[in-house]
Amino acid sequence: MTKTDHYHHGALREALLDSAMRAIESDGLERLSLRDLAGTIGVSKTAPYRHFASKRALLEAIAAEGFRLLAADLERSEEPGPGTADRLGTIARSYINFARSRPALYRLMFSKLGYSLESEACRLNSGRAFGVLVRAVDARMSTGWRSVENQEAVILSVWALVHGWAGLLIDGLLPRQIPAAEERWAEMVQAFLS
Amino acid sequence: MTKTDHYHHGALREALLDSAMRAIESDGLERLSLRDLAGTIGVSKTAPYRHFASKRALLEAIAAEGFRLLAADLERSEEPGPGTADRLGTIARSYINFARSRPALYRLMFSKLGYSLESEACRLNSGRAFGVLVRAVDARMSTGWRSVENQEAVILSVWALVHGWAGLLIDGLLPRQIPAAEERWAEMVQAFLS
DNA sequence: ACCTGAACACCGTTCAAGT
DNA sequence: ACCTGAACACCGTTCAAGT
Repeated sequence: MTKTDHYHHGALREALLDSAMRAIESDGLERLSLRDLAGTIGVSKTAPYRHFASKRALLEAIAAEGFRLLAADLERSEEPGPGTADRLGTIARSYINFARSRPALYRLMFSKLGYSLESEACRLNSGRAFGVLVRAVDARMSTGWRSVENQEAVILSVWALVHGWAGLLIDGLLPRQIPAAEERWAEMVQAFLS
Repeated sequence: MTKTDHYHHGALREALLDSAMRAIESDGLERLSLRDLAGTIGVSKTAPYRHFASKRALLEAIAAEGFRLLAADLERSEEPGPGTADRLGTIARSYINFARSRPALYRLMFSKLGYSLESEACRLNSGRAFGVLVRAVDARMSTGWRSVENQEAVILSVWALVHGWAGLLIDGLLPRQIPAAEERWAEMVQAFLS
């Protein structure tokens, strides 16, 4: 019995996570079927239950991976470099770019099926992402941007702003009255954050 | 054969819309079952198909109704009254309150299953809602708030802001690092919009 | 330790048939 | 004109059994 044996897949857990992530991104979360997934991988319909207690548990693991990726992206745009002058703007663009590059994953991460709140990995990594945002807002406010007593309001509102822009963009909600909004989002966010 | 006859329900279409809306709000969209709905109303599992071509068509009708309600709420807070001084703030609060009072409906309206884009009723009523926002931003900018050449950026960013706040609130995403954020959202939005 | 097959209780949807 | 019942092709999940 070898590692490539069909009976013992060997890395079924990883294969499931990988295939599920791909399937969600290409067909949407609501079309995801555990049985289908198993079939595609070449394993029985019930094999996934040896690695995940339920479909929901699989989705929680995927959400956790999403927050890890987001945190990594944001921390990367925090590093010193040519963009240091407008760090908040850079981070805002990173955030929205993440959502645009993985819209279905982003929706899953922030959909109140409660995926996020359950797992410790989600909490940890969303905390990391939030930390990047807090530092950027702090830095910007220390240069005199907005009134200091509103610090918490500014932090949450900046987050709401990028989260909202992400939603409008990935759900195709930009009104046609404003032409080319989808191409101009970066400058528009920038203008509003100035 | 009377109107209360079970065989001919009489107002099945309305009963379906009504029950579905209630079911979505109390159990979540992903739990909604057409068969269950029919059973609750007291009609056969396939009766809904005499009034809606598919589950999706039912959801589109509900989304349209949601946009009608939202537009009505926003237009009401546009009327002259004691709150005229800060009309943009009033409208922002109305918007977020709508989302908070009907979270599942709000999610459905703005979920990229494409419900919104299909129907003419959705387009019309989301246009009405957007119009209220545009007028409020216009009025505010005419008092010197922000630079005029960024008008479109301001309109879309204000929408993103309220849409984002709505999402953070109804999906329970407010970080615990900032205490009582759920109770203080109105003043925080206000502070950021000043 | 990991996977399968049959079985259970569900789905959305179609269609011929009923009233 | 409106509704039903049987049927089809799916689901997630459980569990005894296999290797």
